Amino acid sequence: MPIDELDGRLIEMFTAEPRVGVLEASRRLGVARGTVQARLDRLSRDGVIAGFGPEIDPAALGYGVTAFVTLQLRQAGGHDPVARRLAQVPEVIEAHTITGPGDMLCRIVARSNTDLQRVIDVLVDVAGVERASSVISLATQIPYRTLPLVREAAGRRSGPGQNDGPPPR
Amino acid sequence: MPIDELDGRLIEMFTAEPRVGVLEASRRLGVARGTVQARLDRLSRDGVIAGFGPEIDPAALGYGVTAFVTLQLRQAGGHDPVARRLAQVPEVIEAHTITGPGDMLCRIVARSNTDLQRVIDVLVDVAGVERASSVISLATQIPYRTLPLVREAAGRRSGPGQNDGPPPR
DNA sequence: GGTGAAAGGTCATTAAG
DNA sequence: CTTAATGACCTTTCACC
Repeated sequence: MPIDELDGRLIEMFTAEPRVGVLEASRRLGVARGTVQARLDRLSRDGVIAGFGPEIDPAALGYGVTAFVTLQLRQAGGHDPVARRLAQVPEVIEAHTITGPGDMLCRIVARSNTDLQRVIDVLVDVAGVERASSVISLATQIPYRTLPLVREAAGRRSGPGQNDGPPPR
Repeated sequence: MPIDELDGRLIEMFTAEPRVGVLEASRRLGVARGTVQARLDRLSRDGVIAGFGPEIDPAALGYGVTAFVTLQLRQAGGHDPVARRLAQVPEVIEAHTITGPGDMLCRIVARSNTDLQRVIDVLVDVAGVERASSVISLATQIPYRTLPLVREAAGRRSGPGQNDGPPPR
């Protein structure tokens, strides 16, 4: 149901070489151009492909320090007001409500360790935040990736016989 | 300052509407199209724009559960061998070496809470991993974003933010 | 600024579930 | 009968020189 093997190869190709156009992709995959377009449309419509925007590297912008901050919130007030305030801070790159002793997990970036202290202070000053404990990312062992997932998802076929022939070479 | 205000608006535009071409972008920004192309080339060369690949949503692929797992490793062996093994697991979306009591922080996804248990078991079974403690993401309050950072780096304000510190320039 | 080359749209046809 | 793939047409638009 989610995606089939052709979708997987399509995503793989566009991830590896975003510059290839629809026409070139159709040639390489051995399918019609309209097919590729239809697949891309469907993947976009279903939300599998969220977008084609440029991926920005915070480090290249000068924000070389990444940290993960776990916030404990005051019971009263809920998460949303805090999240709204966190959203005002550019250095907060991501925020999740989580299980466990912490209430929220934020990914933040900073220009330096000194700057990181400033950012953390900003978070602590946010109304509703009771405590913050942070860990610094020393190295990114595995950068954010989804390709293995795509291959996994494309490998499992929900129904029998979606494909009509041997894979083109 | 790695990027200027024009770069910022350029990135902003391509993030909002990746479909706009160089020509259309130059028209909207009121600059020559060669300028836009040169800027894009420079941003790509400098690594600010890492790529234009499609953004895949794991949830749309059926991996609706996200968790953050902190691993404690055995002192002997180091991080890299563990990272290499983690990289073999498709559900491991990201991995960082971190400071603090934990040694590595991984972002993982799973098809369900039951499936999550399976994935965690896989991680614990990785040679060199001593302990794993995980928190589940209940809600994504702030999805991964870089635009506010771009605006900040470009010297612009993103909104009614609490910005202290000396303004650049 | 001009030009070759795609993208994007529509359509009729064919095949398969 | 509904969905999908295909090849063909077309016009607009872009990227490169």
